[in-house]
Amino acid sequence: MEISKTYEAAQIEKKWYRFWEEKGYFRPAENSSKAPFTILIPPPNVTGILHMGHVLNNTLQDVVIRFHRMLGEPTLWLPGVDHAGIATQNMVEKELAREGKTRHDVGRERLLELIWAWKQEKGDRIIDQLKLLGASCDWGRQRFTMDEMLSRAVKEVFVRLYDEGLIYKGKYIINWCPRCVTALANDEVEHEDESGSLWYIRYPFADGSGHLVVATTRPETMLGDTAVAVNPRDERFGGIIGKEVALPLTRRMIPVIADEYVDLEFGTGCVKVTPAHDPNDFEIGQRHNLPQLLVMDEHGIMNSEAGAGFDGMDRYAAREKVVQMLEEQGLLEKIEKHEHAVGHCYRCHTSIEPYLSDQWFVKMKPLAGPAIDVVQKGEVRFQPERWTKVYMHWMNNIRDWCISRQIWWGHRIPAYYCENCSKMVVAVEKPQSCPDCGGSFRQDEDVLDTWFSSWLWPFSTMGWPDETEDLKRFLPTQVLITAPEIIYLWVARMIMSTLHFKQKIPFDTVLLHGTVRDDLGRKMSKSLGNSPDPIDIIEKVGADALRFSMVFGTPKGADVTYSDAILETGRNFANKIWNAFRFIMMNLQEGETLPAREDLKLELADRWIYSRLQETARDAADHYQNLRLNDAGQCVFQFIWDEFCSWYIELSKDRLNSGDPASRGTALFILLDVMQASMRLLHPIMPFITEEIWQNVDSVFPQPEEALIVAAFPEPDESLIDPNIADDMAFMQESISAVRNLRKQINLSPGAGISLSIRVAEERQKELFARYEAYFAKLAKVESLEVAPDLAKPPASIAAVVRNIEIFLPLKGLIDFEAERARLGKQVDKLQKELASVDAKLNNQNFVNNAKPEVVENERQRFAEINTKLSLTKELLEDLR
RNA sequence: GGGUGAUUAGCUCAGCUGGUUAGAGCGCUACGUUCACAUCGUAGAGGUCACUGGUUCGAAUCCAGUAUCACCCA
Repeated sequence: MEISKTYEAAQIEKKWYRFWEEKGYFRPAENSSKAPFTILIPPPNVTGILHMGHVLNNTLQDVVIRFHRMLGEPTLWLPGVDHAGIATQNMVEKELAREGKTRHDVGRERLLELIWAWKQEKGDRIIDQLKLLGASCDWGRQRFTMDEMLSRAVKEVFVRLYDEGLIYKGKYIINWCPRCVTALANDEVEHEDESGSLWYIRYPFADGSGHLVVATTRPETMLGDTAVAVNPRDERFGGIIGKEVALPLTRRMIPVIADEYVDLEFGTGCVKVTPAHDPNDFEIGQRHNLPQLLVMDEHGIMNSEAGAGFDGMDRYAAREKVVQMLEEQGLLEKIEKHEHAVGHCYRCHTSIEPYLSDQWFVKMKPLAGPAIDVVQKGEVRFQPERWTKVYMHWMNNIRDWCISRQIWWGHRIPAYYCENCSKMVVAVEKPQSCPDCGGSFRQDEDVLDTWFSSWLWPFSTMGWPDETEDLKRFLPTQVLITAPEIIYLWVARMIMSTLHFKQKIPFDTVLLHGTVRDDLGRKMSKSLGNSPDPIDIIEKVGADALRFSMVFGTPKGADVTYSDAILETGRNFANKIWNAFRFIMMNLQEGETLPAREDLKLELADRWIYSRLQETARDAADHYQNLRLNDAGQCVFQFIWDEFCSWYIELSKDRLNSGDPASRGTALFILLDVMQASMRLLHPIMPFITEEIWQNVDSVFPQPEEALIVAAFPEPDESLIDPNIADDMAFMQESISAVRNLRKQINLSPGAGISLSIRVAEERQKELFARYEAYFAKLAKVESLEVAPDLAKPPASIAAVVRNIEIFLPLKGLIDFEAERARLGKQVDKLQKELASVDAKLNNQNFVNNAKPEVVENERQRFAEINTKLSLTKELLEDLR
């Protein structure tokens, strides 16, 4: 059998993905007695292309889903994409802009046609990329938020909430992006600290009795001021409340009012109030019944209310002009540098404008209550647990959700207005005619926030409002795996909607993972250009290597620092596994029959590797189950590399070449068996290479299943876990390492054979060494081994102490006494320190009385062991003096 | 301003309910192309667990404070 010397991922990965998909393994198994296991994908944007964040997120999901599939549970990983309202519309508008057109030139109908065409042609690219990563989603159930099925759910939900009084329309100050010309939800605004200025402006009193000074970061909004506020507790300003000031640059008189909101410490203690352009001022305005004066339009351009001199001017130009005019009129007292947070549109990064407009809202308080309960009761759990606090904090301070967006791509709000009498009707279908006047209806122009469709994901994807089989079978789902940034945007809202409409939790566990950062610790972003293309990586090293590297370096809930260097871990591991496999297959003869399991002649190494395999299977299952995927990866990695490859395979070599067919057969059987079992353990993380190897092993060492992806995850057989075997083997390993160390002391060439004398302390040890002399021959090039309890130290030799035995390496030439003394001296120092610390504990009555008995017993044993080792080492050192 | 978290080897990070000889990967040093693998092997160096107090027989681990950094929210 020809097997290439290095692992080539590309072809192998394509082959197996196609195989899995064609065989339908991604679909949940139908005839299982076990409860289903379901994961909802956090739907990526239809415009999205795979980035490292997706790689992390989807790798984790795939690992979990594959593990559960191997447990024999019917697994469903439900995939889909969302329509990403603003982002998608922007893509197409950009294309239009290249032809010098705007969406208004082509009209609503045509724009939607263009977007659908774009979606058919270029959308969903990320789905193909997820397949390259190995994602085992049930693609037959792939959903899109704008699909008929999901759109129906959106409309239904809107109408129901409206009927329940939980959706309302109102004037409100909202975050507005003047470039996208739409409202943004609070969480679509990104706050960034900017260094700006604080302008101190004089507002003269109307009665000519001087002026007061207000401080503002946005002087242009003064044109919309309708009051000045001070804190009623502020003794400085007691006399001026109720007076009027003449608003500069305008002819308006505005009152000085008292409001608790005003911060005594900040600025001058006097605040200009602009209810139509600042959220806090909006609230002050409500309390004091102030007029709301809009001085800007939806593009951030000043309007006629701002005054003739400003009409038609951009907000920033207006700011300069306001400042300049104030200065000319001597009304500008001073300018200070000021650091403050400025909101930006999360799509286009334009500074957002607080803006007063008609919007639709969801009343959140009534929905939040039950969603708080289920988390408090532990029905829904966040992992890591600390995110529970974050969730609770938000839920307890929840605000109404602005769900209307002034764009065209999305679910159009199912509210209809009579053209004749303006009557409004909210309904799933457009009413034929107005029940009041018989007039015809036109639909609300706005569409819904994309999250208004995503928050229904747990049931809209399963066919709600119909009572479908899928809903009965898969809701509630089990684990949701996502990033903490969208706890509010998405996770919390899904909990609320699912409880409200299905009276069920959407999932019981939420695993929040970290962010992928570059090696300088920066978030990966397009603008920094520090985000590699995962597809390039997959082409270079394979999806398995990428997946393993990500999982290996990512503890539960932590950020991942990615650099190309981490890929080597996965790539090298894949290569290591590949070569272990290659070694086994090369040693297998054409048509060779293997012994039956019950005829195996097991020796120490065999029992040991089986014992370790059971422990590894147990630990790995535990880690996968607890979503500690890095630990799962770590423990399988360690087993395969450090135990199976470094020890078991090495020790098998002589047996494979020996004339003893029983020994050879046993070794071969176990090599194949451990190999196939290891592939099962690793499959969730590295699905491709493991399937390839497992299938190959299967052809000579038949397995009950037809494919690894649906093969059983190994059940640990506790009867094979034997601490005595482990201890004997560890003893051999320690001894072999000690010999290797001795060899290194005198720079023996690796090929040179040696003879060795070992002074043992127990008869049992003598047997052990005699029986497994071959291990020393193979792994330490020991050509002759003399073992006895009362063995005399060979005259010219260097020595090592392992546990309670002494190992002597006789030298042909002269010993470097100096070096040997230094080495042993260092040993003695180290042992003495250790012994002293244990001794101190044992002499401490408090310790002996208070510590758990097994801890004390353990210390006693350690004392004995260290003491023995120390005195033996001391003797050796004495000998050299 | 409010909240949450981080600080352990040169680098990136583990260390879950307090008792370990404090670990891993990469990097580093020495030697090595022995017939699975140099994407490798063997041996090794490297840490006052940010700082200061406290609780405890015992603290990297629990508590408080300080410093630095990060993220989220206003």
